[in-house]
Amino acid sequence: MPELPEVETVRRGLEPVLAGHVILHADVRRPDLRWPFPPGLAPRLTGARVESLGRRSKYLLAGLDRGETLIVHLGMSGRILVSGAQVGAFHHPHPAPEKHDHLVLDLDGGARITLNDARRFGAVDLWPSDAIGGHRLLAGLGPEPLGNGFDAPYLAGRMAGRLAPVKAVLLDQRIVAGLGNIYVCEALWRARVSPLRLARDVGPGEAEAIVAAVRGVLIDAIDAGGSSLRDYRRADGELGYFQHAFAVYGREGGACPRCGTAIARSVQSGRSSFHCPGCQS
DNA sequence: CGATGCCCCTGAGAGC
DNA sequence: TGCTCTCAGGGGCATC
Repeated sequence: MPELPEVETVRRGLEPVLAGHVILHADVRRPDLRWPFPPGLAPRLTGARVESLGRRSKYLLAGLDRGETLIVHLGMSGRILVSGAQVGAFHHPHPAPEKHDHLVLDLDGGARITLNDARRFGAVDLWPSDAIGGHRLLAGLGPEPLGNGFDAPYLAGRMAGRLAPVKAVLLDQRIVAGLGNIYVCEALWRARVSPLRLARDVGPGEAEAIVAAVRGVLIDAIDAGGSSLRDYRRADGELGYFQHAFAVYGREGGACPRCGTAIARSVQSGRSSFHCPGCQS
């Protein structure tokens, strides 16, 4: 599943295909993903013009001319593919429908957008654009990690007194919105802080290092087109390549690129953590 | 309130 | 080949 860099990469690939175009036909192939689709999804999309394509945390937000915004979350296995349009140097013909294609939008000009999500942890909703921040899935989100609201004093304040490991705090979308398992592991490695450390024991200098590392790793990953593991692909079907730059994620037993110590794997709140016991403390 | 587990679901890969 | 088991970019919700 896509974390912030993957969602941002999808957004950038999709924006020129969607923005300014009219949805001629919406094929809603099942009634729900994680939650039921909003009532009348197909008719509410049909004939609408997409005015903008934005992103908040891991949510894609397509602003429609009817005053509603289409909200899409990709969950763990969601993919969005474009066909029938010129994407970069390539022309993608419409492929045969695949298993787990749940929502298919045909646009004026011939492009087709297909949402595929095998595990169905994703979400689709429609909500009034002028109240988008009040949507139940968006209302509690913390600041964007690449925005001005995420800085060292803020993070230090949110970590103060907290008994949870620093990794759990960074994964908490109410504290900072858009990080997931990969980029938290990678950022903590860059900051030389162990994911096992309790948040209340992280000092101000380390908070500064974590903020810088989070920003740096997200920017590097976006520059690389995200990370392609398993399901994820860019909107144009190409693979991102940041996975080749992982220092620790998925590298248990491998040599730390900084000090050579073997990378360790642990389990925190049911998910794998990777860190270097040699240079992260 | 804060912390922790469970659960939703399918598919890929490993081991036998 | 086929079974069983583990694991996977998320996150809401119940429970202590």
